Amino acid sequence: MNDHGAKRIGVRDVAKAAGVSTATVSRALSGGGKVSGPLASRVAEVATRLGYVPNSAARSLALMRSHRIGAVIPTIDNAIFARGIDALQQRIGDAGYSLLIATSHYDLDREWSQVRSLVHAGAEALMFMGETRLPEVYDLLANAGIPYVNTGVYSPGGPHACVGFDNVGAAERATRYLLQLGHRRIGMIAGIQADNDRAANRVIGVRQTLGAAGLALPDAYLQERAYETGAGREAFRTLMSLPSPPTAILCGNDVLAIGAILESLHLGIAVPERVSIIGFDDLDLATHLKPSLTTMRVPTAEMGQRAADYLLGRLAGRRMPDATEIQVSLVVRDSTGPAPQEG
Amino acid sequence: MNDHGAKRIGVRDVAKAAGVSTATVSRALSGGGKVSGPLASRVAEVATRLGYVPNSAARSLALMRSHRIGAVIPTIDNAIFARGIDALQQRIGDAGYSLLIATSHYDLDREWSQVRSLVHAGAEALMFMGETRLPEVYDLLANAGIPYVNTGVYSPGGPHACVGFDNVGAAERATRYLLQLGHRRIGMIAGIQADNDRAANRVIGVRQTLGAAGLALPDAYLQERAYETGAGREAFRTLMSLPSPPTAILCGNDVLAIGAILESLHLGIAVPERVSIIGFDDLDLATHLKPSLTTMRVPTAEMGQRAADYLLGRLAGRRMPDATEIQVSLVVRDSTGPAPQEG
DNA sequence: GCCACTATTGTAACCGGTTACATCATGAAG
DNA sequence: CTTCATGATGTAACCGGTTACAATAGTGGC
Repeated sequence: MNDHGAKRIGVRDVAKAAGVSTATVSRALSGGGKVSGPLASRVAEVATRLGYVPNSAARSLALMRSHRIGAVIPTIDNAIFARGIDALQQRIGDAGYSLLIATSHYDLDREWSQVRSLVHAGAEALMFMGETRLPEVYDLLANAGIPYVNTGVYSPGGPHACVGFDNVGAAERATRYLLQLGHRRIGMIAGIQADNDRAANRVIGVRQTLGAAGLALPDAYLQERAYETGAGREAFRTLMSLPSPPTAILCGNDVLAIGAILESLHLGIAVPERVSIIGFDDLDLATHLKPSLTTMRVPTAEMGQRAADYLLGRLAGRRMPDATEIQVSLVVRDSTGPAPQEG
Repeated sequence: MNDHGAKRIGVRDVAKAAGVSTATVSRALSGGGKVSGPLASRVAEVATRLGYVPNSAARSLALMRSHRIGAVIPTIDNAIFARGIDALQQRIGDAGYSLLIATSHYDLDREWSQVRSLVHAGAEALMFMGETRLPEVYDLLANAGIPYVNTGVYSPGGPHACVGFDNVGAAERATRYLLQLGHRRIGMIAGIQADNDRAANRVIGVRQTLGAAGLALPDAYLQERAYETGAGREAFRTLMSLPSPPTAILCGNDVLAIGAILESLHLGIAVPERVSIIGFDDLDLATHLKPSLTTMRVPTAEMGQRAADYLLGRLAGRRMPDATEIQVSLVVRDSTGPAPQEG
């Protein structure tokens, strides 16, 4: 049955059928306890009998609340984003909000247009990944008074609310670990840095740490690749076929690291005996690989929850801390080991 | 700036500032060409200068259209669902619809409550995964006249619209392939069948094919596990430690198959020499594993697009085919081979 | 010059819940 | 018995775009 056929029934219909006023119907169904018990249940009964579904647009208009929160992520088709969104969705869902999703596919212009769509669609608050975006986006949100939070980054004192961690510092920690293991020729397979602050900051972290140790990250040692297992494989092959290949490779994310590990199997290169591999994110798969993957664990689900809490708090009119730090930790598994002796 | 401070500006404000009526503003901005060129652009200019963002609730109420489509999936945190949603989102986004997402976590009651939420939130159409759900769900949608489509299943002539493929038939094909390779002891690592028609139908397909070949699927050969790589590993270990282990294992999905392959590496069991493994879905990772995974390819992105097309068509008032079949194909890679000779 | 017709813009009703305010009933206190 | 407080319910204005209908101006034909 289409809308064309049956006329949708509204409060007025329910009111008439129950012999009460629209105000009573509204009050009875919103359950504020302003209606006497028996009447309230009679109204509720009539409403369900008629199959009454309140019109959300009218409700939103009258309340001046849409109860919708938007999320803009590069792509849903990626474990690490998906897990955070999943957590966010559950949290806001429990609070009576629904989730609007949009994807930018790592394109700032597309992101800008998606943000406009979400705002036009009535999103009351927004969640983002990272913090690099067109100034128009931030301007619009500021003008419209829409709370938002950047996740996966931690910039206390910055102009934007954030829930995440210091990507530079985390990459530094991972690099230091490799240095401690005695590695001196350290390569990196990074995500695409353009328009991606997280990928770029991880490169900076590696570079800084190597620099402080008197080492460098030569151009050939830095392979920048798209977020795909196949790209990780290809980058690993490239690095290992250099005249003087690295003895350790730090990957900007686990998808690339998984690609590197799998390619090591295909090439028959022993990990970690000949080369150590370290990832970033700690995807589920990291534990299960052989060798299992040493990686920087990012508690994505917690990040999604905290982001949700921040936005819900702001929407409830509460003052919220503008920067929330999420603890990342290095999970040492089997893909890293001491640097091989020069032979 | 919060809503509390600044009063949001509306058509009336823009109208006043531009010295025209609200009707003209509305017409100028919706671009129906009903307003003279110069006036239209002046209004548009004033609107942007004031930072006017139309109130979506008022718009929806007046138009009686929310331009929102909902999707209910088991979990976002899963490559195979995510890819379909990604495609759906893009398609409906291009058509001016936004996407509301809800997750059921494989719980029918939770699904039912999520559906109610989506309908209350104004979803004009819904996309589902599979077709097993509480009758209340279908009743509500029928009463409310909300179009919906089940994906991942193909039931022509059934009561529900669907975009997908025949899971029984696909599992049969995969099983026949193993039989052709000479396997007679064939085990299965299935997804949880309860409330999951796809998982259950794949088991049926395997069982039927084995039955037709005069073989059986003993209880011990059927391992039912949650959708997790670790569960796949554990199931593989269980199967291979049977007194008479299978020479081929068909997995209900690639996540389980990947677990099986990885566990074979850990146990040092040669694949496919000692045991063949076959998956279902063709995740990105399937190509990259060593050995690469033979699997049934499901074009999830296409499924999402077709589902979007169906819903958009229905919303546009068009009559749409109630069942769309998506072609699945067996992709033979390195994880399957001839049955080992009995020794 | 006048009429018919079209193009453009304005006025105000409408979409459907919500809620401020008014009304009325009940009961307790004086 | 009156008065006031409390609680329950009804009336109708309101939220902010949209659009039917009205009004007005402009154009071409006779």
